[in-house]
Amino acid sequence: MAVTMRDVARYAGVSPRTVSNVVNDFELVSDATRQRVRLAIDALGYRPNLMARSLRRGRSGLIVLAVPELNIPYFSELAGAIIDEAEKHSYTVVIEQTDGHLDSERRLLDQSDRTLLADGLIFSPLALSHTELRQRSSDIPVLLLGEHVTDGMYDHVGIDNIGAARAAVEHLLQIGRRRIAAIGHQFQLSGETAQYRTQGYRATLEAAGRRFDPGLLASTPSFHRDSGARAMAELLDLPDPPDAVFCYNDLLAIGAMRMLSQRGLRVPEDVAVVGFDDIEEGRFTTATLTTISPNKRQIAAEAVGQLFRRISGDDGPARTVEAEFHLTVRESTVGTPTPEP
Amino acid sequence: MAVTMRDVARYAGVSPRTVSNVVNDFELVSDATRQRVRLAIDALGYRPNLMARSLRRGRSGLIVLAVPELNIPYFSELAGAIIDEAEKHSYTVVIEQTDGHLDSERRLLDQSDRTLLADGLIFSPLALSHTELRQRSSDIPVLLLGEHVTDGMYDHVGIDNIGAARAAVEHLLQIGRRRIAAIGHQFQLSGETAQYRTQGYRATLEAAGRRFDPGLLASTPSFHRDSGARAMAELLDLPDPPDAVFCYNDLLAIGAMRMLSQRGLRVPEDVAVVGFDDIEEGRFTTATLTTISPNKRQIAAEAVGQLFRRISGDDGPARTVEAEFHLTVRESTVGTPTPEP
DNA sequence: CTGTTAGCGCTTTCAG
DNA sequence: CTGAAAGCGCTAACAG
Repeated sequence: MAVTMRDVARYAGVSPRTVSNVVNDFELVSDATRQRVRLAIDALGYRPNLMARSLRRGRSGLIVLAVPELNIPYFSELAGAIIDEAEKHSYTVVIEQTDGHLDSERRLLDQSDRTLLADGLIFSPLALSHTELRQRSSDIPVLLLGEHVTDGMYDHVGIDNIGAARAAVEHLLQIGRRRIAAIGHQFQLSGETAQYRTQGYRATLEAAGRRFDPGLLASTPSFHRDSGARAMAELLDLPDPPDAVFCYNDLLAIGAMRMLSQRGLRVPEDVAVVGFDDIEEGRFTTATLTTISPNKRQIAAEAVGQLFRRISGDDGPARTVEAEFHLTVRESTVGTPTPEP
Repeated sequence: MAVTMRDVARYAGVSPRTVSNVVNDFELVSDATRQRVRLAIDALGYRPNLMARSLRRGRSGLIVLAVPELNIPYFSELAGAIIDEAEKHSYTVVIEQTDGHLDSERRLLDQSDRTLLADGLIFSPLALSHTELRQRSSDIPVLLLGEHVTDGMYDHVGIDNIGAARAAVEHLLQIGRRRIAAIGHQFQLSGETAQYRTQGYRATLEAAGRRFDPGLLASTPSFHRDSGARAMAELLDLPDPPDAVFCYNDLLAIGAMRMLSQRGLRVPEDVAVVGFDDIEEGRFTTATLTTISPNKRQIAAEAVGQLFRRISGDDGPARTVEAEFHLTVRESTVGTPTPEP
C-alpha cells in the first residue's frame, strides 16, 4: 500500500508529529531533524494523503463553480480565470454545469453530492428565482455571480448592467443610429440580468428623446448564437427594420451578424452591432465586434477572494462588489478605419 | 458541529452500521428500520461526510482533467462532455490548465497537490515529450488524450489524424483546388498531433500526383486565432499564393478567414478553408466552416469509461481507442448553395 | 437483519 | 524542539 507518515517517522527515527511538522513547514523543527525527515520522505517516496488531511482539518480545499454551460465562451473564460485565482489560495475548483435547469440549481444549494465535498460555492444561477434563492440555505458559504437579487443574504459579484447597457446604447446613438433594437430580453422572472439590460436600454433611449418601440425589443429563449440569428431575422422582417442592434451577449451578436451577412446586409453600414462580454471570438468575426467588456480577471479575483474570506470564518454582513467594465469599440459599429490593401 | 452518523444512529435507536447500510442503499435492512432511519436522517438533517467516506474507502471520487486551456473551445466543449460523462459514473471532475507549459505537465504526473486527491487523470499533454512521458509514472491511472505516442504504457483515446487530414485534403482536391496550403505545423518534437496531420496532408497531395511544396506548409507557434491570421498573411504574400488551406484546428481556420476578409478575398471563391475540431463557432462564421468533426461525445465516453475501468482495478494491457470522425462540409469550401434573398 | 469494533492517515492537544 | 495519544466520520470485517 501507500507509504504513510508513520512509515516515514519510523524510517527517520522520529515521531509522526515531527514528520507532520516538516511536511507542513512548521518552523519549530531543528534543521538536523528536518533534514533527516526530508531524506526519509524522498527515500520512501512519501506523499501525504489529502483525504486524511481534509478529514482531520475539516476542510477539503475544494470549491464548486456552478455555471450554466462550459461551452458558452463567457463561462469557460471566466472558469479559467477562477481556476487560476483559486490556485493562488491553494484551492481546487470543481465545475458543475447546470444547463440552466431548475433542478440542477436547486440541488446545488441542497448540498447534493457535488457540493458535499466542497468548502464553498461560486454560483451563477439562471433559472432559480429570487425568492427561492432566498428561502434555501446552504451549509457552506455561497457567492453569487450575476445579478444582485439577494438583499444581503449572499455575497455577490456583478457589474452595473444598467450602466453597461447605457454605454452600449449611447455609443449607437453617438454614431447616429436612429432605430436601435435590442436582442436578448427574457420573459422569465429569473432573468434578472436581462431585465436590467433592457431597463438600461430603454432608459437611455428615452433620455435621448426617442420613443421606446416594443417591437424592437426581441426576446430570446437562450443566449446562444442561433437565438441571435433567429431574433435578427425577425427584426429584419419588420416593415421598418432597425439600423442598429444591442445584443445582451456576444454569442447573440455573432448569431445576429451571421444572419445579416446571410441577408446580404453589411455591418456596420446597414446595421451596427454591439455585444456584451468581450469573448475572444468577437475579435475575429468578419466585422470585429464592439462590445461591453467586463473585467473578468477582476470578477474572478473578487469572487474567489470573497469566498475564501468566508471559508476562513469571516462572519460579517454580505457584500456586493461591482466589477469594472468598459466599452470596446471595434468594426461592428465604426467599420474599418483604414482597410488594408 | 455537523450531525454525524452516530447521532442519527442514537436518534433512531440503531447502530451506525445500520445507518450506513441505509445511506448506501444496502438491501439487507428491514423496511421498518429503514423507515425509522430515514426519518431520523431527515429530522436531524444529516449529510454524510464525504471526506470521511473517501478516506475509509480509499477513493476520492475525483478525477483530474488536464488540458492546455479552457478558453480553447475544443477543450471547453470536450471538458463539458467529460464532466457529463463522469457524472454517470458518480465521478467528479477537477480541471487543471497546463497552458501547454512543460512544468505544469510534469507536475501532473509527479502527483502534485492537484492530482494527490484524485483517483485518476485524463491528460491532454502538449509540451511533454514522448520519452519523458514514458519515463514518468504516476501512482494513479492515467489516460492520454491526443496522439498515440506511448507504446502500451498508457491507455489512450484519439482519432486517426492521418486519415482525417487525408479526408480534408481530398475534399479540397475534389472541388478542384490546385495550390493547397496547410496551417498549423509545429516544429517542436512534442507536437505529434500536428506531425500526423502534416503527414496526411503531404501523403494525400503526393498520392494525387501533386508536388509537395514546403513553402505552403505554415508552422504556427500556437493553435489560436491570431496564429492562423498571421500564417494566412504570410501565405498570401507568396508570389504564387494558395487557393485553399487546410488548418489543423478551427481556431486557426477562423483566424485565416479573418485575414482573408481583411485582404478583400472571398471564401471560398478565392481561397477555400477547411478546419479541424468542429467547434460551435464554426457554424456561425461568415462563411460557415468546413471541418473535420471528431466525435467528442464518444471521446469523452471512452476516456471516462476506460479510466473508470482502471480505477476499478482492471490491470490488463494498455488500450488505444480511435474515435470516429467525419468531414462536415459547409460554406468555406463549397459556398452558399442558394443564397437567401 | 443488526450490533461491535477497528482503523483509514492525518493533525493537534498535551506533556515533557 | 519532539513524543504519545486521541479522534475527525465513516465503512466493513466479524459476530451474532
